[in-house]
Amino acid sequence: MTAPVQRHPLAAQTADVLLERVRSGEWPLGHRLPGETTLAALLGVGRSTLREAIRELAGKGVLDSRQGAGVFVTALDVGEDWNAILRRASVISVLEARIAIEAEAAALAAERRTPADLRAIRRALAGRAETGRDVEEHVDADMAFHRAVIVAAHNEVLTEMFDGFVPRVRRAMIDMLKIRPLALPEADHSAHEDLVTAIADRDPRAAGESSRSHLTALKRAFA
Amino acid sequence: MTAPVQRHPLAAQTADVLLERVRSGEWPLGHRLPGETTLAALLGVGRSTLREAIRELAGKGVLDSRQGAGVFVTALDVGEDWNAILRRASVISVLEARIAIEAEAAALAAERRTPADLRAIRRALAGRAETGRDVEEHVDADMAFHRAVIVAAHNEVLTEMFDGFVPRVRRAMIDMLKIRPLALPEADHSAHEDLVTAIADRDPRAAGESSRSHLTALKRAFA
DNA sequence: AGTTGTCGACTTGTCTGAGGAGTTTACCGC
DNA sequence: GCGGTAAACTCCTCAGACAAGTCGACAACT
Repeated sequence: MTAPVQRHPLAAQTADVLLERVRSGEWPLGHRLPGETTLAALLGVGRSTLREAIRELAGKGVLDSRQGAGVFVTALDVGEDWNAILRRASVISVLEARIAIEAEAAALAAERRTPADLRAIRRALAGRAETGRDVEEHVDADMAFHRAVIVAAHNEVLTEMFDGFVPRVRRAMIDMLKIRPLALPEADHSAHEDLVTAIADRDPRAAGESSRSHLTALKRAFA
Repeated sequence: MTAPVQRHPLAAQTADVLLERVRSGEWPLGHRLPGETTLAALLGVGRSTLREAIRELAGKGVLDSRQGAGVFVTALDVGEDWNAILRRASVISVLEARIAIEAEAAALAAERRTPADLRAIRRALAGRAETGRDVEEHVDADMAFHRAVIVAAHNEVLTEMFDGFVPRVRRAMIDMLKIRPLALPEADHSAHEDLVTAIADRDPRAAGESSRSHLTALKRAFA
């Protein structure tokens, strides 16, 4: 399975080879790679091609080239490309991850919410209710509401994760709603109100369950 | 301010300009950029320089070039450094996020586990029980067990998230256990056995609760 | 001896020009 | 209108040349 077809351009293949060698420890962290002309001849590619491969890895933070000095290893592995993972993952997978963090965040929000958090959540809920038939506008307002809940959990990691999901989920929800609009907008709205009530009442269990059941219903719409 | 002591090479400057334009919405998500020759002339740089800039952004996941078709925008912003976020986040925050995804994953694993998954989980549990007094060894075996559970959920996003947590949590757990060893190793082990039993019985609720209560106890040890 | 200045070898940076390979589009015959 | 072909367009790769920067060796000076 090492040869998924030579669909990859030569420069990309070269970048893969280079990354593999870096990862294998052939050139230790901070060490200098052979010169471009040498390395190009060694790999059997042109210098421009090799340079593009180096650039690609430089963009990923693995290599760093300094004019006159050489190319140096700055990391032994590529920092995972979060966007790429989400892009190729199924919507269902992303939604499941969203359920996980959002249910937990809702419970934490019920414990930690400040009066200011609560005001922000209620404002977002009102904004959600005001949206009209425009699908994009509605989805954006919905996302803003859910984000307000997560912010109230006062956990930076959960917030960052949610922000990472937004672009992917937003696109999918817009496409889905354009094809199949909500059957019961009122029920959808009251589910959100229940969540706000649980958070206002400082009831972590109810908040978590409310969030979970709501999102699970959403997940079913995609299945 | 950020007046870089080191002058950026032209290709890096070009990459910055391109990223700025993408961010400003000049070329929307999924849209095609002007051709290389056009764009190079427009920016006042040579083609190879522009190509290296494109490669750099391609490495960051912002652009994607397809031979014969053109260069396309695949993300409006560069994926934030996940590791950096985790590094500055508190251990408690990371643990809460871990609880979120792991409880969800445990429930999903109870539904989706294959016989092979179950065998792998049991093998990891046995390996966990065999470890001796060496703290690092024990933590690594523990992580391997928890990862086996998450893999059984068959959700790539959840797995990747857990892998992102591992370095941070591993370090913290090792430091903690060296200062304050587990009071009741037997209770800890039986909690893990309960989780395996729930997954084997295909009981999502029990699996989720077992995972949650176990990790919540761990979280309290850090508070 | 220690310091400084200069030179030269080597490195990456940039540009140009030429084809090759793949994709898209427009045109033509039907 | 429809299908197939060809042209135009795109990125891909290579080769060569020169500029610009870095570093070490070595001579000159203090």
